[in-house]
Amino acid sequence: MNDLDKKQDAAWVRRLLEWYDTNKRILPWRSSPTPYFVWISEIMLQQTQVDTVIPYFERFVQRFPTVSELSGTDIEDVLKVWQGLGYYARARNLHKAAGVISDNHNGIFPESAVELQKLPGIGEYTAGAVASIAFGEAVPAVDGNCLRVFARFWGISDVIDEPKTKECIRSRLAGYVSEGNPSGFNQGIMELGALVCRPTNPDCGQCPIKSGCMAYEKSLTAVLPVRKPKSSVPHRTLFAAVVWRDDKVFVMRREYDEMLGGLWRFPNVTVKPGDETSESLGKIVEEQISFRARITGKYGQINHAYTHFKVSITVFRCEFNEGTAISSELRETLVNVAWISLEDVEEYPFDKASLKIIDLIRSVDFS
DNA sequence: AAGCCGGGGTT
DNA sequence: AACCCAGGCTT
Repeated sequence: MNDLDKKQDAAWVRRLLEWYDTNKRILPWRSSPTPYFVWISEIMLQQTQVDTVIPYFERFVQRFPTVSELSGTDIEDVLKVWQGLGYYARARNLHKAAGVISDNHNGIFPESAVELQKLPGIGEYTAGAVASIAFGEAVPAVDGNCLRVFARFWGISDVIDEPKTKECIRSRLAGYVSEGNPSGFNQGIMELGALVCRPTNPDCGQCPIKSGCMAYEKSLTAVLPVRKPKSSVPHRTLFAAVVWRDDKVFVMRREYDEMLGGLWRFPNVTVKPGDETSESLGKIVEEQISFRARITGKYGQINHAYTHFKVSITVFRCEFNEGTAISSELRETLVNVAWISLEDVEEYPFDKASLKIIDLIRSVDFS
């Protein structure tokens, strides 16, 4: 059976397309699926749920309506709009890719999945999504939803995280992508995964393709897909210093090649278990801020969970020692440090943990 | 192939 | 608290 016969035979594809046409949600990037809108939305939707993305998308395209306006913007302004959305490499790659499109493609989007995947931040999934939704190319777009839907539909019990399993599903799916409506095909699968074929408690009664679904027929929706067990996340203890000089606090910007690159933070130090004394805070003064300060109090503690570890941060109040010179090494990195008042916080992109510290400062100083 | 990268919603 | 999410990049 060749691909054409397969597509004609696949009644589930027709039912999926009909279901999507009737049940799709109204979303900001669907009203006008221009390459730029589709691209921005697909990057934001990586590992991030629709409801979280909507307000960020609205703000982003209002602030940066076109590729050229995005490429002509300072990365720090892009990060500021991205603040709180997470996975900040996405914002840095978005900005980088906008530069590539402006400089190497005359400002015109590459139109094929193969060309799109050459841009920074665009992998196999996103290339397929943009190519199919914005340009009508009949290629699959295999994301987490899609893997779950077809592990169930085809009764695949191989571990879903394995690249081999993903490639098996992707190539098999390539034989079914609707030539007439690849956009509806891919979005229909993802919408089905989000609304009906959910991770837990799938609503099989409403599923347009339950007929022919292996998991539904054999009552395996609770077992499929099979996932690789995840390793536990370690816990770290940190001390942070909020150093005041008159009515301003000292902050520093992370390098772009480190975690949370480009985002601002307070000086901090990792504390080894059993060494949780305020002496550790002295190391911050010596090694990071390169000027003298003295501890004048303790604000309290905040907790934060990252992807691969958790932190507890004890926050100390400090005061700049007047009369001590700012060292030469600090002066050299002056673009990466600043004294700011709490009112100016809005102008700097901070990570979530730092924002929690700022909330803590405000609540303590207020009382 | 495995590890790294945020944050929020759901159960 | 564990699991999941419209993944991609680095090693």
